[in-house]
Amino acid sequence: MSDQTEAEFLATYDPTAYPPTGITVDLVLLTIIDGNLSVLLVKRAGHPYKGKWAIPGGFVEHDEGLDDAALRELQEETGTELFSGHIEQLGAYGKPSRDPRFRIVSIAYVAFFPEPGNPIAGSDAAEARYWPVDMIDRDMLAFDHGTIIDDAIERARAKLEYTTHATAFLPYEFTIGQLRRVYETVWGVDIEPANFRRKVLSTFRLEEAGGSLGLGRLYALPALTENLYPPFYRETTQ
Amino acid sequence: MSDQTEAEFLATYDPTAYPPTGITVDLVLLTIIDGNLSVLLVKRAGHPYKGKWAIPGGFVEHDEGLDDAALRELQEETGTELFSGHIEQLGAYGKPSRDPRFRIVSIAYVAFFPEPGNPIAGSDAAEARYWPVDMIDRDMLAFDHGTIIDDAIERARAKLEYTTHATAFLPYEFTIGQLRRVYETVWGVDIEPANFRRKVLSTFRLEEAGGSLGLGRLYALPALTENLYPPFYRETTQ
DNA sequence: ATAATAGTGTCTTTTAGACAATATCAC
DNA sequence: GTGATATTGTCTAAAAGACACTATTAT
Repeated sequence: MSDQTEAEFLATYDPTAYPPTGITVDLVLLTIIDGNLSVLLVKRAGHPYKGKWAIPGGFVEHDEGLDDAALRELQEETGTELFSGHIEQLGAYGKPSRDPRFRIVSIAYVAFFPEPGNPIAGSDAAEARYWPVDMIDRDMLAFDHGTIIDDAIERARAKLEYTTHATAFLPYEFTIGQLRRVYETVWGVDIEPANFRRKVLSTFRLEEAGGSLGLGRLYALPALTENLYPPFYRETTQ
Repeated sequence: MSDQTEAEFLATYDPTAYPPTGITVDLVLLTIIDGNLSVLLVKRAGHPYKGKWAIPGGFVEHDEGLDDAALRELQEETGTELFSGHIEQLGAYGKPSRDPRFRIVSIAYVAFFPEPGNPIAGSDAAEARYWPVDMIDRDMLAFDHGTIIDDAIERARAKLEYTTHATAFLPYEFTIGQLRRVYETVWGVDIEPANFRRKVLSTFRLEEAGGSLGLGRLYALPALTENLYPPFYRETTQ
């Protein structure tokens, strides 16, 4: 049995003979609120981990793709019909003991998006709020969500280095100063404005949006306009 | 139902009421053979996709972590007790239609390791061989394995840029020239030997192993020796 | 000895970073 | 006007890249 191929295994596999396994998607929703990188957490109303905070998520429907489930959850949690941000798959978390009730494998996603107008995300009666990541203590979190959040933040920091996804934290039109503050917030560093400006203008291929906000001129990522409409922007595989 | 929280959902969720979902791990085993980046494929003996080639994989045992399942499969496929290479999680693939029989979510892993002595990996009766990635046609592959392989190669190319995992394609001791050829093979470019040497010596923190191979001196990654023993090297989460 | 690769030296180009100076806007 | 931020300019330091040259080894 241990050295048979997948083909042989599948041919003889009886799904109903195995204990059930659940598949969920969990979302690390990252945004910058008042200059703090923040993540949306939902307070658990029931056991297990009653009273602890969890990242939002839910089961994947039986005929639903993983990305589709993540986008559905995203819409439910942020209450936005049109999501103007970036979402990508973070990874699968499947330690057998991660849920005390039965085996659940979670596919985690991480999303970046602009500061939401309403402080509390849509959703329902359960308490939900954005937490600055610096204020989150591992003991307050349910399941392995501390690990998932840590991985998501690390992913975010890495992605800003070699993509233009920092713009996902901002509205479609933004100033170079706003973009610099995104980097400073996520990376926790100070960046020299003059050098940052030159670097961004030479690598991001921004187009001038015409107007200005405060002191700075407004720019936009050309590609972003194409991603305003469902099925949104995806770089992950289903 | 669509706006209840995960907590509420789980509390009322009856696992047996849903159609079964299978969890597999699939492995993209990458190595360099005769100067070609190659991937291990297994010819499928049964339906579906009978006669097509698939990456090796298998079901995750019910009490087994994802990484553990991947390492078990790795050992079965490569036949090595001690794996001297690098393995990391690639991502989850869960399009509902990806397996025609029933819903299977696959957690894909990608591994880099030195050219194996025996051309055909251990395993069993099924035909298995390493294919140069340039010779792989999408039509010869089963399931969505073409997509998974493409993603794995992209991951490999990206990882060489900002990690030392290129050394995973080589034995513990290697020359700078061998390491350069890894980069040239995976990236499909020519690299200037003099500049490459300086770059690697200034960033990899290699230690001289003492001997020489052919023309070049032998070097080794200091950290690698710690990773010779189970549970091997892991950077992925469970 | 010859050919091929390893390794060193040196120069040029590019990029990153520090910092002064000016411009513009909110108040 | 004052203070803060944006923007441009300029200089220095570091990194990347091109390429000549020497050293070593397999044949």
